[in-house]
Parts: sequence; C-alpha cells; structure tokens
Amino acid sequence: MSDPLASLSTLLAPLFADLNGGSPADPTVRPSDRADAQINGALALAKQVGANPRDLAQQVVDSGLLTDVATDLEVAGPGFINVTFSSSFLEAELAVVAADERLGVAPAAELKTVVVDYSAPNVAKEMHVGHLRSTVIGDSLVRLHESVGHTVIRENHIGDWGRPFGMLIEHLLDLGEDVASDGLSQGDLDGFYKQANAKFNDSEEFQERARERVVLLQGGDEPTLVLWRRLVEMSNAYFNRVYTKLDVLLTDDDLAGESRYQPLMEGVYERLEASGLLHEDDGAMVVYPAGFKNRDGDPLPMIAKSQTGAFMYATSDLACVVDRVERLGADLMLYVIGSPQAQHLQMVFEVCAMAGWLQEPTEAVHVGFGNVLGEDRKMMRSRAGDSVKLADLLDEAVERAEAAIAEKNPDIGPDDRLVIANMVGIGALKYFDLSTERIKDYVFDWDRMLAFEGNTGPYLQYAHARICSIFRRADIGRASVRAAHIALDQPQERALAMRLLAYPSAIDNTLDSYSPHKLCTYVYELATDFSSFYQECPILKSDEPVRTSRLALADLTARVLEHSLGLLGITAPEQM
RNA sequence: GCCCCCGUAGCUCAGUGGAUGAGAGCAGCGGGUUUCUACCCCGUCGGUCGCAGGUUCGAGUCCUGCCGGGGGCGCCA
Repeated sequence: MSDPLASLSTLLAPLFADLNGGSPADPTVRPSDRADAQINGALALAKQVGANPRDLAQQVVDSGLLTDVATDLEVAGPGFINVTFSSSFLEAELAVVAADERLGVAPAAELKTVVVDYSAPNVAKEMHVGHLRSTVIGDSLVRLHESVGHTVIRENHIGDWGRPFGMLIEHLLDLGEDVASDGLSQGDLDGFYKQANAKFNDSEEFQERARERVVLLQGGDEPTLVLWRRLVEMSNAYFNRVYTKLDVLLTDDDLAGESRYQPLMEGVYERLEASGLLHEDDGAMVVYPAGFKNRDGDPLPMIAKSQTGAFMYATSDLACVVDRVERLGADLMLYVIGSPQAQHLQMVFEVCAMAGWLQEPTEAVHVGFGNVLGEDRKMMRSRAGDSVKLADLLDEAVERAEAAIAEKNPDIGPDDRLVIANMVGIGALKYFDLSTERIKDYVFDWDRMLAFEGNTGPYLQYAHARICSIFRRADIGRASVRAAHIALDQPQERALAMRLLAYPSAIDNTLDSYSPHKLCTYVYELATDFSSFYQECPILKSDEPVRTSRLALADLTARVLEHSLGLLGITAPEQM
C-alpha cells in the first residue's frame, strides 16, 4: 500500500483495537486542509468506550507508532490528530510507486466476474446522446474493473428483436437490399426507421405484411431470419464505426442482443411457474415483486406473459440475469442504463431474488444516469427538433478540436493535427460526460467542454503533453529518470507527491460507487497540483540533483495522468 | 394519487458524519508572473448549502415532513 493515509490507518489499526477493548475500530484517517492528514477515529471511539476524546487522541500520539512517518503530530479541537508526514516517509512511498508498473494500484481483495451491460443501441435506429452516456460510462467502468484484476465481460444488449422488426424487414424488401444497405451503412438509420414507420401508419396493406412478418420471424422462418440478420449486420457495421471513433472497447464479440434471450424465456417462465410465484391477473401471468405498489396501493405486477401469451421485456430481462449468473458465472452485474429504467430494473432484480436466482453475494446494480440537456435546460435537441445524432456530435467535437489546435499550435502538421484532434475532441466529449455525477442531468456546452482551463479533458491532456514536451526539449528519455531519487523540498513538490500517492484510493472510491466522476475529480486535482509545481519549481534550469529529481516527479505525474485518463477511456497525447 | 431522482456562489459543477475559513472553474473587478506550450499565483466580488424539524459531541452530508424541477407507475422495449 502506497497511499500514506491508508498506511497510517493500517499502522494504527492494532492500537485502536486495543483501545476498544480488543474489537476493531476504524482510525478514520482523512485528508486535511490543516496538515497532511487528520485522524478522526478518537472521537467515535471515545463515545464508544466512554472516554475523553482528547485523552484518547493523546494516547495515540504518545504510542510512538507514528514517530517514523510523521514529523509533527498535534491533538487539536475536540480530539482530532493532525499529522504532518516526514519527507523521508513520503519519498520512500513515492519510490515504491515509481518502481511499480501499476503505480501502486493493487488488485482487488476479492476478484470477481463482472458483467457490464452498456451502450445498447437499437438496430436500424440512430444512436443519440443517451447512448453516448451509457457507452462512455460503461466503457470506463469496464476499464476500471479490469485495472484492479476483475474478469470483465462486456455485454452490448442491442435492441435486435421485437415487433418493429416486422415493418423494418418489409421496408427492407420494398427498398431492395442494395438500396437499404447503402442508406444504413451511410448511417442514415433514422431515415430508414422513419420511412418504415410512416408506411406502417399510412398503409393497412403494409401493416398486415409487417404483422405477418413478425409471426414468421418469431416462428424461425429461415428466409425471414436471413433478412433480419442482414438488418442487424448493417446496423452493427454502423455501430462499430461509431465505437471506433469513440475509442471504446466494444466489438462484435460483445454483442448480446435481446434476440439471444428469446430461446431462454420459456425455460425461465417454467421455473417461475414451478417456484409458485406466478399469478393470473386480468388474463396476464404476473409476479408481484415485494415492496412495489401501483396507483391504487395494490401490489404492482411484473408481467411475465401477456394476455395474448407473449413474453414481455421483463421476462427477457429475467432470462438475461439467469444467463449471466448461471452461464457466465457473474458475481456482479452492472446495468448502465438511464434512470427512467430504475423501477423496472428494481422489479426484475427483486423477482430474481424471490426466485432464488440472485442471491448474496451475487449482486445486480443499476448504474443509472441522467439526461444531456441543451442550453434551455431541456432534453438536448437538434435545430430541427430531433434528438441529436451521436455520430454528428463526434464529428463536431473533432472539428472543433482541430480548429483549436490549428490556432494554438500551428507548428503541428495537418496529419498529426488530425490524429491529435481525435484524441482531444473525443477525449473532451467523454470527459465532459464523465466528470459530473452520473445520476444528475448535465448541460451540454461546447465551449466549456473544449476549454483549456478548468475541469476539462483538454486541460488534463495538456498537463500530460506539457510534461512530454519538457523531456523532448531536453532530449531525455522518460525511462532514464525513473529510478532516480525524488526529493520533496518545496511545498508544491510535497503536494504533488501526496496527490500521486492517493491514486489507488481514488480508484477505490470510484469503484465503490461506480462513479467515474470521482476519478475525474482526482485527475483534475492532480493536474492542478502539477501546474502549481510547474509554475514554482523550474525543472530543466535547476542544478543537479534537483533537476533529475524534478524530472522524475514529472515523469511519474505523466504516468499517472496517462493511466488514469486511460481508465476513463481517454488518450493522452504527447503534444497538442 | 403513489413511488424514485435532483435542488450548494450570477453560470457550470465538486464536496468520504468532522474543526464558528462550505470549495473549484467560468464570468466581473484589481494586481503579479509572462519562464519548460495555451499555464499559473495573489487579492476582490459573490452562499439563509430549497424550507422546517429531528438524530448526533458534531449535519451540505443521515432520518421525517413540506416546496420546486424531472422521471416512472399492465400487457411497447
């Protein structure tokens, strides 16, 4: 463990247990504005054992446990202990991190199989900003969980089944495959869907064909399935282009569409039946998940089978949970889906729990998120009033980044500029989405997103590029300073070192709440700490050994920046 | 009608039950530095943390009730 706060906690744990009569007590070590750290545990402990908190705190100070790590210990206020770390202690911790490829990030205590359900676009429908959120948050959670050693299974639950496919397939036939293929692969999914929908609304003949086609599809009619597959393939090709541009990990191997769970529903339904949970209600077969009520105060049903005998999407989601738990061996399932689905998912999870399919310690979590709003604080719309195409958003982000780079760093040639513009534009967009608490709505704003100041992607990337620039200018290899001793003499060096050492804790906090914005806040603080250091502590102009020490500190900072941005799915360019 | 989520500076947002200093960025005003890339530093302006209770040694943070905004509540997915 390299985080000094965590080290402190570990160091104090036995003493706190002693003071608590043998049972464990949390020393509660926290960051402090008044010192390097503060120990708050004496207050809670005093209450528990009926002692004076200041006396307890004094006992902790007098124990001598901290003499090697702290130069100053002070009991303050009602019983806080302010800790100032010794530079030698911090320098030693830093040396451990610098020598560690993982930068101090230890594998999780308990390694799990984690299934992450995210992105989930609909076949033959455009991806919009909601998919951006799911895709970007999910991608980051995948990377974060992998980084601490979990086995992660990505599942892209695309909407590739259901009633709309009757009309979509008929429209495909009307257009002819080649024409349809052109349109869809060009990314005109909205046009295709809207045309089909318009025909469905206008023509009874078309409606009839669509209905018959649904029956054929669900009956497994091979010629129909061929057409359906074409539709799915064309859409997937388009989705993949968006994923490539977005620089996320999803591939065809991760597809787990709704169609996959269709054959499993009968079996799940039978198991529901056998469990005795099914009830007949108004002709439908339902389960009443515990704790849910409808508008009349009666139990709220989750419909497993409709009056007409069709399985519902809730049934499909049950099958999905069962598949993930029983076939994939999931210990943890993350559903990165918008917050309007909260109640639906809670009901599905509750039914799974009642049926015994979802039992401790296996866990299903709805990782919900809010909307992207326009300047008018309403759901973001295009000028025409439609939802905004994700693909257009990505293109605009890159264009704007390219223009900014051309203006601010004209030395970069057009080819490099485009590559960097992709990193900066897409990174800015992702960071903007990830950097606020996911459950809240956020207001979309190009200028704030691409600003070089403040809590933005470009600012963080710039801090990284700047460090690379120092090494380029001095013609020194980054790795060559990696084993050098880092001396912490200036306050800015200390602050930066403390921040670097807190990296593993930042990742833990992020994982605990499935909240990438906590990592964003950390990276931003790291970048600001570096900027202060950069401002106050000349690197190349310093004499040895300070020069090499500062180069090593800068190098380590760049490594943590690159690594942490990587966990957010953002690339750190070497120049920009 | 019931349920869920949100409410912190003019704006956009952080804030792990801890300190009669609640922070950042932007915007505004006034300075400094303008050197290794666009940064950064200092000062200033700005807050009844939606309201009212409660729990606690201690509440922006936990609980209850209100107010405001958004969303969800049977055969679409």
